[in-house]
Amino acid sequence: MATRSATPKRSGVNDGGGTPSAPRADARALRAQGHRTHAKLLDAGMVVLRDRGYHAARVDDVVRIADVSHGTFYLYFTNKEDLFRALATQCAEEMTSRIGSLGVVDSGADGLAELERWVDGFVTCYAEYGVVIRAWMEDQVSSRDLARLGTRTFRTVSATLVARLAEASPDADEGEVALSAAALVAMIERFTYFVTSRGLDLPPGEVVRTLAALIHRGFFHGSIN
Amino acid sequence: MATRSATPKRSGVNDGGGTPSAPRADARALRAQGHRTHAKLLDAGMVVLRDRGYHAARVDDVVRIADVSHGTFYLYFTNKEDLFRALATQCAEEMTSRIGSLGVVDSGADGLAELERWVDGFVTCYAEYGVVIRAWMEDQVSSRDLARLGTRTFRTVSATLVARLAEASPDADEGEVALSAAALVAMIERFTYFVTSRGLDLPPGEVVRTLAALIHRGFFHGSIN
Amino acid sequence: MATRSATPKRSGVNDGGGTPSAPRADARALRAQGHRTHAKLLDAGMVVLRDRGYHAARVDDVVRIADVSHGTFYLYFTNKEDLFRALATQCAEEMTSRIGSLGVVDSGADGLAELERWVDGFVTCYAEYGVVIRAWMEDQVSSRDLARLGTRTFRTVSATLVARLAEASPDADEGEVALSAAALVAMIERFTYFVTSRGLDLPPGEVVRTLAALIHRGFFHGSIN
Amino acid sequence: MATRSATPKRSGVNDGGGTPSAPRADARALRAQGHRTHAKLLDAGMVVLRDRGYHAARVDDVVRIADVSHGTFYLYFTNKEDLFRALATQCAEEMTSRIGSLGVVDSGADGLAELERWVDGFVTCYAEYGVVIRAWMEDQVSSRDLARLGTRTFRTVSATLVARLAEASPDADEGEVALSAAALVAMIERFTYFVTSRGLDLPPGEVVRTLAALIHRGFFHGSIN
DNA sequence: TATGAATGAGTGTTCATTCAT
DNA sequence: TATGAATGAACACTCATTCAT
Repeated sequence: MATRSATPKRSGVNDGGGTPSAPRADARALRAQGHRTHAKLLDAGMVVLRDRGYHAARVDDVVRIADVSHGTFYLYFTNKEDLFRALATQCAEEMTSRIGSLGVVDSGADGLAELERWVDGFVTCYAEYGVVIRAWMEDQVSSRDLARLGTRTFRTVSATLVARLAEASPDADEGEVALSAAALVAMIERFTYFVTSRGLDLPPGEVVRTLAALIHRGFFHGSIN
Repeated sequence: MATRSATPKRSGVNDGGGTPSAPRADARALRAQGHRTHAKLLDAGMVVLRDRGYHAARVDDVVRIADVSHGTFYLYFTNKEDLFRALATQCAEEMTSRIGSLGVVDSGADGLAELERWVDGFVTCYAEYGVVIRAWMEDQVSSRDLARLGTRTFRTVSATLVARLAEASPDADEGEVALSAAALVAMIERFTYFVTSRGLDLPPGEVVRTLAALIHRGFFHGSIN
Repeated sequence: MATRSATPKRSGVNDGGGTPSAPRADARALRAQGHRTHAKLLDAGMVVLRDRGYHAARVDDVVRIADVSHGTFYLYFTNKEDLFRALATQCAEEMTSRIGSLGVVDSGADGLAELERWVDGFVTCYAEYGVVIRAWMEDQVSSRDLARLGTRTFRTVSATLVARLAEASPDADEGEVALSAAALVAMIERFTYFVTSRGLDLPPGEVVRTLAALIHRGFFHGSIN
Repeated sequence: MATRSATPKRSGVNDGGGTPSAPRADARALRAQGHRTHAKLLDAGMVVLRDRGYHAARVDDVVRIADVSHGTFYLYFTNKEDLFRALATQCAEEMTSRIGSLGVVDSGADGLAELERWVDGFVTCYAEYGVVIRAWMEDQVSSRDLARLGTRTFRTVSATLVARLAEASPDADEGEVALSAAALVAMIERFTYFVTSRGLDLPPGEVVRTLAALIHRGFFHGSIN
């Protein structure tokens, strides 16, 4: 797959802590070569994460796949976790841009279509960043700030739903709507996970349609067949 | 919490590796003292699993909490995994007995009540065995047979739903019902997880009522307000 | 096989060292029951030694086969090694009695016959105590006195050969004869080992005849066919 | 002793167990430093093997003697056994090259001289690789392929003898010759062992002369004095 | 900018031996 | 006389991280 976001922005979240810890891997002016290596490591990290999962991911694997030495890895990332942070940041950006907004969802065909667009965005993100998303949902991340990044991202996604759910069920109070949104996100994520990563094979298009229909009917009073 | 099922049934799955020398942790006739230690280890295992998660669980922690020596651990379990298998078996039994059946769910108050009973069973199991259930759902288990135990358990639970969903939506074809059931299970599990193990404070009774209502309305044409 | 020498004589070799070390497992007046247990342990020890070899022999295996508890083992033997010492003592006795003497070996049929008798004695001992003999020959024994017992036993066996070899080659000096005897013992032991414990299938009677003929011809100027 | 064969050829036999993650000790391009360490480990392995024997050899000892860390060991060998495999391979090569061939052995002085050359080769190998050879002869090796390597090596050595023994005793049938060869190898190995590793001290040159004379007379109708 | 080499704390598991009952 | 239970030192192996070149 393509190499995206090869800019080493050094996740920015944690750097505020006391001593300016590591002198290396810091925001450095990278030349073409450096950019290439950085990108290779990010991509390799993605591959390893996908293949081995968050906990079983080894720096060894990453550098082998990226075809660089161990030393080089620590030239670009202070930590194993730092690599994951970078990946997570990519993921958060993509999710926000793809499913950070949701148009009005009425009970008719238009509402269903809008829902399908949104669900499709989610499923697409999942295909790429499934492991990261899961690490968030399953609270596997070890560091505080990585967890916070996840929480924030999901709150953003939830918020788009809350607004629409409130419109669809004007009688429901705020708490009820929030819980519905949570349940909805939960359902979408797990369902996509089952279909994507486990045996439940179902053509990708079908996944989106099925999920959207389910949500439309169950949460938006949808009445399409 | 109480000590349950202190009988060391030693799941019988013989590892089959190398010379079978002396099977330490094999089915032994235990006396009172032995039962106590076995139970202490199971309980400690549960605690460690809860605190550290499946992957980060260390035998070290287990024996420290159970207040026994390292050697003692391997007197009762052949493996770290063997302990988890025992825990998982307990979980599977409890789930099957508690939510292995679901009465007819009509669209009225009776249906909602039955649903609440069922959801309550799930939430109760989750309070006790959440980590195990999550390990299954998140496919964290490393061994074949542990994974199979999970699959089987969840199929049992799903099956109870499929039957009722089919009754509630006679027009839906088999595949649609299966997918709905999957989505339903996914939603219940994740929702309970969020509420139980993450910040989403909600009184336990409320969780059950909320979930049941959501399901009743969304999946069983429920019409209670 | 039968239980031999069930009398717990506590190998006698090491007891002379300083403090009367272990208060248990000492020469005790055993009743019938005790004798039985002691014998069971000896037999089990033999079995384990045969099956697992000297180094891989585990107390665990011994007590399991003898069907007694760990504690009981240490009631009869101070050590794992102590059990081996007892076994080795048995072996030394049997070897001394069976092949502690060798008649005149002339170059004719009578010489060959006498040689066959002697070799048969060795092979018989080997069938029973092979592991012990090998442990001696291969210097696997960890303790000083166990090694000494082996050395002494083999010196006894060697001595019977030296006398006869000297008669057969009157011209050879003392050193030459000693070396020949050593080479002879070496050959017999290894050859028997190969045939007995490794793939070299050969009917037991044939082993004896072959070895005797080889020795007769090579070391005693034998001229039978 | 000198450092030989520092090239890490990593015997190629893939263990095949579990996920192949990152094969640490795999064929890596070594630089001078790496070669040095690899050689240090091989040498240390030899020392430990000699001092402690095959079973009692500890990785701990090896790294202490080689003066490297534990981790470093596993950078060069996948296993404790892998180190032994490397040593055994060295041994097999040396034996094959030194005693893989034996010229015609007549009953005169020339035959004796050729025999002495051959025996000297064996004794030399033994001085260096005694422990490995013994591990083979005594069947102490745990792994299948290590054992096979030993069998093959000894078959090669045996074969050189079989050919000559057949010439020397044209009347003997095939089976007899094979058994004689086996007995011969057995004798040579054990004799050398006794002399080399146990108390029987005898000047090295004398060992060779004695053994060769013994064999010449006993197996090749030798008639020198 | 990159690399091969080295490290060492940490982790699961084994096993001879002791002890209270 | 016997037992079930417990112990803890010992050992093989892993892996994130550092460093000299």
